[in-house]
Amino acid sequence: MATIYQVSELAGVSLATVSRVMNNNVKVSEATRNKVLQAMEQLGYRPNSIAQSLASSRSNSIGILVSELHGPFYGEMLTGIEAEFRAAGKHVIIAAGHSERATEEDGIEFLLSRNCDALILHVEAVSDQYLIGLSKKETPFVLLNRQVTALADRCISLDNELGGYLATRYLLEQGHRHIAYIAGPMWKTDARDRFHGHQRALAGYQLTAEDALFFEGDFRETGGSKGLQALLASGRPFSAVVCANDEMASGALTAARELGYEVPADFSVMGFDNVNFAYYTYPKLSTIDYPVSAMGQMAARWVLKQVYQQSSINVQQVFDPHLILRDSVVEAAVT
Amino acid sequence: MATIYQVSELAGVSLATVSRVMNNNVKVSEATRNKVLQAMEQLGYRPNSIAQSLASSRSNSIGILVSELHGPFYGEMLTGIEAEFRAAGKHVIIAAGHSERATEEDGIEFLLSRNCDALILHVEAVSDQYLIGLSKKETPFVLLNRQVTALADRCISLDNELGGYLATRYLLEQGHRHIAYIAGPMWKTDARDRFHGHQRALAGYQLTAEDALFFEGDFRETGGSKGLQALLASGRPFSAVVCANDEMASGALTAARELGYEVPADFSVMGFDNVNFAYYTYPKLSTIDYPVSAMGQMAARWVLKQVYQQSSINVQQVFDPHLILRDSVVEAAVT
DNA sequence: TAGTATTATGTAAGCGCTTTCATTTATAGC
DNA sequence: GCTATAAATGAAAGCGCTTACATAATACTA
Repeated sequence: MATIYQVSELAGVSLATVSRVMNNNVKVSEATRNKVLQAMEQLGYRPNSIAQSLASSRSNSIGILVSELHGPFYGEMLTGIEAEFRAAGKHVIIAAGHSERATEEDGIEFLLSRNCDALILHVEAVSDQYLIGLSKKETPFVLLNRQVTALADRCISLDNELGGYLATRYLLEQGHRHIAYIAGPMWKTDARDRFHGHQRALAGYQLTAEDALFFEGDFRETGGSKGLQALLASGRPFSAVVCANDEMASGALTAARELGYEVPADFSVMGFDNVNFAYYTYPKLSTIDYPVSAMGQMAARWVLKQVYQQSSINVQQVFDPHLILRDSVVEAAVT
Repeated sequence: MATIYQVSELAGVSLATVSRVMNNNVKVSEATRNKVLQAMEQLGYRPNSIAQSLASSRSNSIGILVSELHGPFYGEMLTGIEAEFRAAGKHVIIAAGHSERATEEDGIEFLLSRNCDALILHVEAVSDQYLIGLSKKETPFVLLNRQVTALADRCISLDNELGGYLATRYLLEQGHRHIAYIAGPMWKTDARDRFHGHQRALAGYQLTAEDALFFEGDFRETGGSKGLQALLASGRPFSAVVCANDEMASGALTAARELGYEVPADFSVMGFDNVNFAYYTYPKLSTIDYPVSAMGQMAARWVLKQVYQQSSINVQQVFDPHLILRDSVVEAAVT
């Protein structure tokens, strides 16, 4: 591989000049610039990004930590992030945290040791305290899908409360009055927020959530099926069930069918997230759209703006969810 | 951030010694090693991987090019790859090729310019010729899900023909004799191979594929629904349809329902890939498992073995698909 | 046209490591 | 105790760039 030195020799200029035409930040006369460009061309020169990084102490790489690399959710997120950075000539280094504290911290260490210019973190298990500590160090980071008050300016998140509200309000508008709820693990902020939205919507109709119609699931399919069984077993009638995510909604759908119920004839089911397979379920899931790809993109922009000084970029930090109407929710039967 | 120099000072040894204890490749006496370790600890020293790379001309990073970052397929693949490399202290740089020639070549250029030690490529649009040319350059690469005869030792792939065979043979064993086929784009090798397997299975029963029962789809959901409509419109009776991937199978399922048919009562549907959502369709899709995560892992191992000299590692280059039986296929009704 | 302000280019010192080669220190043999 | 050999450590030259600073070339002013 040709080095900058050989280019400079062939072009008959100094190293520094070659560097300057590459980086395009200092004026170089047209004539020399052309000589250099031609020499580069001729040698098939490609700058060594490692050397560039070392000399400039900027690695042009951004570390991404997500819980998983598979699954419908993170893929979308990564897509948004990669596209944005690729266009900017930055590259992403990816690690998975598996929602476990130790693995997440490890992953962050790993990325840090890779000299990332910035980090985009989708972490669930790590404590707020840890993140605040991390914010004292020199590597900037932005948090996706997490709200830490002390770090508000680095958070990009969805208004989960609003999502929960929208889901339930729609059900109420459709005439449902007995609405069951299958929640996510309540230690997770998003699970709690979604449920709070649900409560607020109910309150708007002078209703309150009933204990018998509440089930705390695990955000996974089995949580949804178990939840539905429990709800049914409670004996409390309901005409709709809102699930705190699509996985659980899908589980509920399957369980319903297996127990001889028909959705939406016997009761409606509402999901949350609008993951790719929500479209493939039967009936197709009505749900709340989580603009995860756009949010990933925005996280990337945050980095471009804050770390790479692209000041013209606008960053939106809070995103609004919205309703996706498909087939799993219908009007309540008149009583 | 502390540098190796400060560590050496604090420990009262030379740079070289510190480097040696870090890399653990040259003998250092217990006593000095401990002094160094302690100094590192005390300074919170973390080696600068960029500097290491520059000095050793190994970046410890592997470039991954996949078609998409989202979607059920690539996520699994990346999971397998990342896990393996992370454990080995290597990191992955990811780019998306979007199944377009220019973007794929671009992505490869991009990764190359990032000084990757090796590349793992899942490319579809780039020509064999291009890849052969690439193999002449110094950066080694391995191909996932693609067979190039001249590059056989760098290919990790699924026996698609066998998968196609297994799918149809099972249907035949279940008594089906009129089997429709919705193929992928026939310019793609995997689509062709799967179809050839289908033909071989038929041949085993003295049957041949009928033109009227063949439809060339696009590997996407709509291809499946269009395909099913076309098949139905042909008037040729069939009791089963095999789809060259799960997306199309899902489209077929939806179309069937919308046209008033019931799967599997009216006809069986077989998918291919066993993507995550195959489990969420209704009825749950019988399909052919594509061990994509394992194959990703194996690609990573190939790199570890060939590039990082971990000679004890075993690499499997061809993977076998196998049947996943769920609800969308049943025995043929007796005639 | 000399003198000064600009602009273009060159020089060289790092960036934080690895690694070769030279040197010092320990170990063994007699 | 002295030399021969092996083991541990140090000195220093890069790796391929960027960038502050110095210098040379050019443009502008009066």
